[in-house]
Amino acid sequence: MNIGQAADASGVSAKMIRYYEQIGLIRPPSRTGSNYRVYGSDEVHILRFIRRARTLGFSIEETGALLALWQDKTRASAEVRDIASEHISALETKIAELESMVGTLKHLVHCCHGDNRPDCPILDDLAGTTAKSKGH
Amino acid sequence: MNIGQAADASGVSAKMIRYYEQIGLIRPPSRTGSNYRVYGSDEVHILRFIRRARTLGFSIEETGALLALWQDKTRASAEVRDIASEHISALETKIAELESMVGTLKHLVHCCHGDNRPDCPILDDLAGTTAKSKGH
DNA sequence: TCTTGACCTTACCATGATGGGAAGGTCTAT
DNA sequence: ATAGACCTTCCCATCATGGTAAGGTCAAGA
Repeated sequence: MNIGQAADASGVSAKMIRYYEQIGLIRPPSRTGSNYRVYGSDEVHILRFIRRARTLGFSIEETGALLALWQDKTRASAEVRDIASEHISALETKIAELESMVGTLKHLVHCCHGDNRPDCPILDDLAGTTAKSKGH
Repeated sequence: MNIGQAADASGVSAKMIRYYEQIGLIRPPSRTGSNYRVYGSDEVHILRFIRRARTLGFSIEETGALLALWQDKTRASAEVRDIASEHISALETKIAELESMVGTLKHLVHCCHGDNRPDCPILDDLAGTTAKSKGH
């Protein structure tokens, strides 16, 4: 299987497959006489694993750790759960930050009359000319 | 005022002030005879505006647009509200994505016994060996 | 006055994950 | 034999920020 076919089969772009190889996330595959990379179903399986982990928001580093655990027959599932739990916490922190931004912005938009008057509470807030626009 | 003092006064690092100047977000300030950048309260005010917009998750490009509107005395507040509203939508989309990830991960962690057994539903899901782990 | 340390300048490199493109080699079907 | 679809490596760009190095400047104290 060539890299393009492996890309189609795994959902990981050829570009990224080469990149994952370059950074050591996956092992260099064997090559044909004309230097083409050759992949088998094992490699495709690994690439699918990586894609799924990335889709769930794991960083490449975390993905590498999960991959190592996946391939380690003696691993304890507790390790995996720890990685996942920490990742959940990080995601929830990020969500809370975004929700805080949205809350502030919604408040500002709500206060904005949105017509042709040049007066604008949103800009006033950004400029810091209003006294505590939150908590009115 | 030197760049370090402007940084302290605005909360924007000296590094970023130079960067904002370089990309044209802010105007090059005047210089002393020894080529030091000189800032006044107007510039600090602008930098604070930028910092606040960045804190609210506006990209530098959006921040530039808001800045232009802020400095345009004839602007309509509706334009500002449109930028903010679009930004809220983008943030909410991002939040939904993250929440979806968290939901899946929580389910997986919940299914994981987390002991020393090598069997692990989280890895099984990543590997795609389980039939639809979601919606059990 | 000289020195020291804290500041300033520019220029380059790095991040993380991905895409784009160029220049050149290879394979397959016509 | 040739066209076109693939492959190879190498370099560049993103976005916002931090770091570092080499060199110039300024203020305060000995």
